[in-house]
Amino acid sequence: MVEKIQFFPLDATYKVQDGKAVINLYGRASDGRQLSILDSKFEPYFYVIPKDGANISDKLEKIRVESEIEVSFVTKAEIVMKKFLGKEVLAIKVYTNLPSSVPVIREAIRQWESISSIHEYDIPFVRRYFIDKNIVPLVLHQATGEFTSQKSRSAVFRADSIEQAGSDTLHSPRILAFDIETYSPFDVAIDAEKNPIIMLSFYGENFRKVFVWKKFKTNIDYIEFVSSETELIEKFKEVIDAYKPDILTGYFSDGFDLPYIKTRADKYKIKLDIGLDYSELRVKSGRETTVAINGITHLDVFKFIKKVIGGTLETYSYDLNAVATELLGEKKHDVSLAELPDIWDNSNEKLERFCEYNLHDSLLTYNLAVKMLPTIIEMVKIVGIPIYDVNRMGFSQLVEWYIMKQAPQFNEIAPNKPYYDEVQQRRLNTYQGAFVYEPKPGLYKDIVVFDFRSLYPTILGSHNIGHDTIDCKCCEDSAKAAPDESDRHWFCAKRKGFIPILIEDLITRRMRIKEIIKEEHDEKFTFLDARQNSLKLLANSFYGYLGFFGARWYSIECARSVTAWGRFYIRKVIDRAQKEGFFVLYSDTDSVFLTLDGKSKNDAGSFAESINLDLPGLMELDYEGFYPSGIFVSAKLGPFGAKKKYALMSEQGTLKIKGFETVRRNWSFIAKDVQENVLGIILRENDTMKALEYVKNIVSDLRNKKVPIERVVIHTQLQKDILDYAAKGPHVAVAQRLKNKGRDISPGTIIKYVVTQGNDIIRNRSKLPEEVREGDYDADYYINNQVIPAVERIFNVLGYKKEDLLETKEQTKLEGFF
DNA sequence: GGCTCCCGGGG
DNA sequence: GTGTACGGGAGCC
Repeated sequence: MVEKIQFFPLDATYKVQDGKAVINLYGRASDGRQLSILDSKFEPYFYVIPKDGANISDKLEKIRVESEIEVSFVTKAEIVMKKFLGKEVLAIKVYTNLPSSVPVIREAIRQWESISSIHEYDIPFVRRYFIDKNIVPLVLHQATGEFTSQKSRSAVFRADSIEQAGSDTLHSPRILAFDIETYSPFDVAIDAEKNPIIMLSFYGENFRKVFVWKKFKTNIDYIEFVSSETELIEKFKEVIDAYKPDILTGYFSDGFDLPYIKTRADKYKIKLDIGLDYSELRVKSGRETTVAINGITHLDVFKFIKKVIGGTLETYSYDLNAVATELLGEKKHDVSLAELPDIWDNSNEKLERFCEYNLHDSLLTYNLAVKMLPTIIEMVKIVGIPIYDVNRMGFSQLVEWYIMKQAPQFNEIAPNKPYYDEVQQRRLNTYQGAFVYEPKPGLYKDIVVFDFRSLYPTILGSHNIGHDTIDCKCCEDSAKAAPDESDRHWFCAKRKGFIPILIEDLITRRMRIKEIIKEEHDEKFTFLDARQNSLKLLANSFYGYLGFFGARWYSIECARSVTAWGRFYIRKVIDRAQKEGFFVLYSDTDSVFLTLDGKSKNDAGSFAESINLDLPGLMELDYEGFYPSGIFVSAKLGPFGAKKKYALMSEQGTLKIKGFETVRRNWSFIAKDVQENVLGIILRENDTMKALEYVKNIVSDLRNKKVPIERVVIHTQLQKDILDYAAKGPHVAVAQRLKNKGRDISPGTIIKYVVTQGNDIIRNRSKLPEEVREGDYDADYYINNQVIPAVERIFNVLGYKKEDLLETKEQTKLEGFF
């Protein structure tokens, strides 16, 4: 019976049936069921551009390659008019019997004299399907066809046609988060072959569970005892089968949890056939391991956060604790995992806390997935490929697939990926980057900051920079307009290029959304905000993509022109500001820091307005903010200011700190604290003497041993095996002693140490915090190597030297300072 | 100062 | 799966 069903596609696979590829689209039906939709009406193909329009279709149609496993042949060769980098070309669209035939046929015809080039032979079949059929994952679609019986965990529907059905989006997919704990001694590398999984937790909507295979007394209802590790793995399968998630999520589950589970399952010969089609979970190891399940989207939140939003986070580390703290305001439970193996062996009664810890990690992962979802969904909708892929792509890939998705609508054939030699060649191409106006170190008042809104994207659009517009015959006259004398290129003034159209579309879509957000601040805000942010992230990545050696649409000339125009505009702003009597303090790439120098904030406003009158297209100089005070610090001890080392205070009194190494873990707490407090006193209270006194007090506290040991602990990670260190720093020496005591120390271990008093060299005086009694730290070391370096440059700017910081109230001359 | 190596995350 | 990886800091000469 032919019927229509509506569903939200999540992902797809294909399989070969009766010598033909059948797409299996997985999705959630609008009535809530999980669905598999079969579509056998899509054929694999690629493009050939013949030399001088030679008609080789007949010859192509005869190609047939036989191997032991399968036969590859061309089913059809159509002549089509396409464009390649803007130029009209005659091309042949070559259809093959199977997706896997494409590379085979391509190889067979590669050397043909009559062929100029071959294209789009390396597009994964499923992705080709999403692009060509214009299916946007997560958006409501309608399929016409009929249900069929087939072995599957979901209903199966054979479709004759599929089309989009409005703009409804699957905003609340069913998410299931999970996490495992393993028996892993902390001082050796994690070994899945050797050590079992001992706990497994799940967290979902109205669902929480921890499985553990040792018993103990507990009142916690979500803990369930199982008899063995094999039963625990069976539970893993059962829970997923029963919960029916759209998304299974973990934290670093691509690299850890799922491969680990797979290794253990293999050991016991348990089939992890959790795919909706009963296929097994697929672990693909390579440079980066990935794990996929047919019909269930595996989301590794860690990977998404690191690749896509990491740049916007404060945190330096992407471990679950740091990320959850920043994004959710919640930490991991504080248990000592290093003790778990011993507790597992000897003290069952202490396992309850670890089960709670295990569940909490799943909870954090779940909440992170929910928090990331709007951004992920919008990225998926913009780029047009499934969550699974978006999750694993970096920016250049996202840009590339966005262009790939748009290309057919412009009738463009995609350029090929560069071969090894070409990549090597491209890597050598460097070019001049942004303009930086170095600040003179100092304390400044009344700072106004302007920046160009999306500088590089707007330059790309406004100057029509692209492969199909560069050095066009029709606009040779405008060559003199190029801002860079050494590298003069011009761009067509008559017709808009492919890349500029795409980028202006992204920019204007974003502007429209921002307008809507301004007007109606409703429940849609989260999604609209995520969408404008995704559009921004994507637009900002185009310039980098053009200069990226692996790009299909690579153009070093275009990338160079973008930075050249960038330098041109920022210099123009600087010149005009100086002419109008502002003091230019600092400028980098797209921003300018001025001081009012007697002028008013209004003057600054009208300055920006006048600049904007002269800017082309979508370019715009924005007022970023006003800061009553700010300090610019020298990065090196010399006459030059640091590029990006400054702190600003807003009118509300909050500090904006850039470039100070406050967050590095190899600084002690005391040093980090002192730095922050000094900046605060100077900028908020404008009281240098108070800051000076504050530092002197800390110095004297250190001398008088009033500082608790925990505040002088230094953390350093061991990067390699102890024996491999040529230069034995303090952390290496401490690690060596730990090893001598019988602890197996391996690379990656974080060594905590305190430098204690004595006359020996530093590494011999570095001890574990627990070995050090209160007051036994080396005050001079912490004063001279931690606290003073953290604030020295700040005080240099204010005209004080190191010596001034060290003078205490009691003593004006210092003994033993060298 | 450049070039190479290795790590990240997870337990 | 019609594929393939990155970027930054530390260490080394």
